[in-house]
Amino acid sequence: MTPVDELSASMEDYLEAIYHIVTAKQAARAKDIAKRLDVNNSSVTGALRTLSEKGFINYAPYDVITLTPKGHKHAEDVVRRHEALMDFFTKVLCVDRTEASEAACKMEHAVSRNILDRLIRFVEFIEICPRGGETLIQGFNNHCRQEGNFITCQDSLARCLEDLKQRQKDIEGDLLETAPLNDLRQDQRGKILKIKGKGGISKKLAELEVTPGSIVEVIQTDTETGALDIKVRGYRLSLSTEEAAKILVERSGN
Amino acid sequence: MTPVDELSASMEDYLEAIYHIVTAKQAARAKDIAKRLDVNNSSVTGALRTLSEKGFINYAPYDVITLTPKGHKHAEDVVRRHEALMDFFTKVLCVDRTEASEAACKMEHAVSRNILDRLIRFVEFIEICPRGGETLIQGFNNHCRQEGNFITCQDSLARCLEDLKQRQKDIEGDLLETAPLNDLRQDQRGKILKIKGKGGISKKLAELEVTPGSIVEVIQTDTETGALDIKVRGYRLSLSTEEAAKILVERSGN
DNA sequence: TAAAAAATTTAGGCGACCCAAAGTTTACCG
DNA sequence: CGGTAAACTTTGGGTCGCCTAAATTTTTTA
Repeated sequence: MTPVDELSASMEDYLEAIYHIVTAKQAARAKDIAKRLDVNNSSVTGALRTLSEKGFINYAPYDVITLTPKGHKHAEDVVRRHEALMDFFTKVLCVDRTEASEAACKMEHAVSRNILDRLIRFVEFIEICPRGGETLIQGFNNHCRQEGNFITCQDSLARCLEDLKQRQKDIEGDLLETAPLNDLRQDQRGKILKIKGKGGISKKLAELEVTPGSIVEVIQTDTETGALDIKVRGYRLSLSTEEAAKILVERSGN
Repeated sequence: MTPVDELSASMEDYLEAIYHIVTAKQAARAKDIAKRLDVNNSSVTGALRTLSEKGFINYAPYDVITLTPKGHKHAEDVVRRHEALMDFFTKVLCVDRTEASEAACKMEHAVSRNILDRLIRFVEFIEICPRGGETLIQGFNNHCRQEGNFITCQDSLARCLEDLKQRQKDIEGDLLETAPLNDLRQDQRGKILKIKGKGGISKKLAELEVTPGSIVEVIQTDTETGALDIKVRGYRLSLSTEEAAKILVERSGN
């Protein structure tokens, strides 16, 4: 038997599925899990027993299933690994979502803490770095497609220079000012400069190792309440306007 | 039972081990495989039987083990996946070799053809692209380390511009000329412009989907015979001077 | 060349998965 | 309140990958 706080790849899959179902609805039922993972109901029962024995879920026969705090934390971790791979595959390698998701599912169990962190930061970096961004990815795609009529290094360098100069022009003056996070619109990104206050959101972010320098992306904004869904260091978080106002960012030129 | 020409993750591990042992010595013995994979000798026998039944290895009890053509091809594929991940982790993410190797071992079985291809090309691209290369990786490392005293996007952009201008100066004139592959020294890289001839090496490279535009890296040169070990599209190949002379490349500014 | 040593295979077992089929429990409706 | 459909669990059986211990074959060496 594997140790109490470790999970096999397949148990992590179950936990992940439960996490998603619990997030969408209130509690999970065995049938949902079976359908999601495309396994037999009876396999689910066995998995639930194991997860329950190890303290990841609250489970009693015929009862609904919820995550324990420990289970929730672990599930978040798995999801984070999945999303990090997914982001890398789709945003950097430009692989289509279906294929990316499939590969991410199989690979997510093997990513170490350190590699996960580097990967998340790499995607961040490519998206935010002035020489990265869309044009870098375009260059990459061009590199992939080239069959004979490719461009030489020299030409490529010249193009890059043009691109960067253009960008410098765009930025000069106004685009890259300092702003509170709640000023950012959907899909905009920024680099955290400062997090005001001590408790509340500041503490929460510190726990997730979100510090000045981290890149934040706004996933969604609620036009009524002003609440924000953001993505930072691979985590998805929801912030109120007040919380977001405490986070000072440098807008990314995007 | 899995289909005849598919292998489970663990069988791929065995095949990979056999490939490495056969490459190093002439033929493999069960004991070498057991030691390499840190499994019991008897587990090896079972695996050998399976691999033999599926036609990946030549095997008879008490006899030495060699790869069939099919096995050789599949093994090369696994190794290529492993190396591609390894390269990405070490060269791009700057993860240390031990950790990278461990993760690559676990992930290599889940990489699809397409993602593998994109990944190999991405590492190539990052290394060869004028805005990529060492300074991009440096920038990434800087981004990872930043704890408070990070640089702003504006400064970062300015730095990149400086860097690219400097590079353009370096290149102007002589560094980036056209040369036959055998002119490249160890660790140099180049972009294939043309492959002369029809049969022999030209055909071999075409089979591996190595075309003009592909990036070649010289791994080792034999000073006596002039033979080259190269890496291209994730494959490691050995070429004679004559073969290498048929491949025209544009030197990379490295 | 015969025994000792080493390498290899066989036999049997275990744990982690999975499924199909059969048996329980729950929820809902007339 | 019973009946039934849906949801859930249990049972029994199979695969895969690994292990140990014992038997067998090959190699070494004296």
